[in-house]
Amino acid sequence: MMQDDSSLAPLPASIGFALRRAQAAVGDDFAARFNGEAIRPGQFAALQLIKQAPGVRQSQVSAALGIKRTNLVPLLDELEQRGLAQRRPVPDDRRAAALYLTDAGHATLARLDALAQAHEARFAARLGPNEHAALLGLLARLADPAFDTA
Amino acid sequence: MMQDDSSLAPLPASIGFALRRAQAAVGDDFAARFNGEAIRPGQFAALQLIKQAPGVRQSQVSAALGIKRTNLVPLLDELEQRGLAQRRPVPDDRRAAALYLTDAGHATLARLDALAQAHEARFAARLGPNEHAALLGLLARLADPAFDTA
DNA sequence: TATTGTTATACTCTATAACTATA
DNA sequence: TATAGTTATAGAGTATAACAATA
Repeated sequence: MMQDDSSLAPLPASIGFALRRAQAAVGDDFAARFNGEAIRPGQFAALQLIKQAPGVRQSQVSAALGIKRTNLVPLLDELEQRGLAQRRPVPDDRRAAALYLTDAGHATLARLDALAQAHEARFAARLGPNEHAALLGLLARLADPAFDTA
Repeated sequence: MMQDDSSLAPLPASIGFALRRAQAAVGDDFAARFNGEAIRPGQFAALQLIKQAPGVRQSQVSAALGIKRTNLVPLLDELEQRGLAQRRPVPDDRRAAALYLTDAGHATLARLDALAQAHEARFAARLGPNEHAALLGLLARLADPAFDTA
């Protein structure tokens, strides 16, 4: 038997909790649309970044994505094993690896970009264009490193 | 030597990525303020919920927090072991467990609520009261289950 | 038959420390 | 000395399957 579920007033206005619930909804939609592609959000973002800046170094990608460079290693290993991206040596700095998409990577990313666009459009439509833009602006201000987190 | 870091234009406007970065910033501030309390966000939210609805069932709490009831079990085990919350039998339904705060739980939560208030105020101040409220409204609309995620 | 709480388990994401080879 | 990439490892958070007790 179904219990009355109206219960339980929401938690006191909390940015953290509101972000969590929103991200769950957005993440669920992402997963539903990318179902069958076997690409996770971090991998998709890495592919986008590499396409946009061919030859980018791993440390730049990890900084841009907000993940530790140590955790980027297996992510790239998988993209490389699947033939979507490549690591190439950098003549100027033999410690570094420069990242490039393969032809297959470009083709795959084109397909994924279409999925992502539909995903984004779903929520843009839900909010309307003005509020969609406003939301992105507000979220960027939350993440603005101009304020120290200490 | 520090590399020019201005590089790498941001990813194409993406709600998912913007949420991720915002949540990282907010989560970092939460962690900094709750440092030494050894309370994670989920535990804190559970304590708030139990205080607000004494006698609430585990399944209600897990639904309200958006976590599986299976994952609530160890979370509550820890709160109970630390003497902050209690599971009590429900006369009407001998399968269920009703949740209550202990006196220590109330005292601890009062202290934590003050920390959380300062945490929330930090970001409210960063946005201003109108935009803070607007953000909470927009995030709630993203999470609104009135739209199916399929 | 369905629900409540539980156990066991696995997968992903994240974090730290330590290593190598270069700079 | 510091940096780029790497390895190993540990900790959270989350997911599914299956079970006992009860409804």
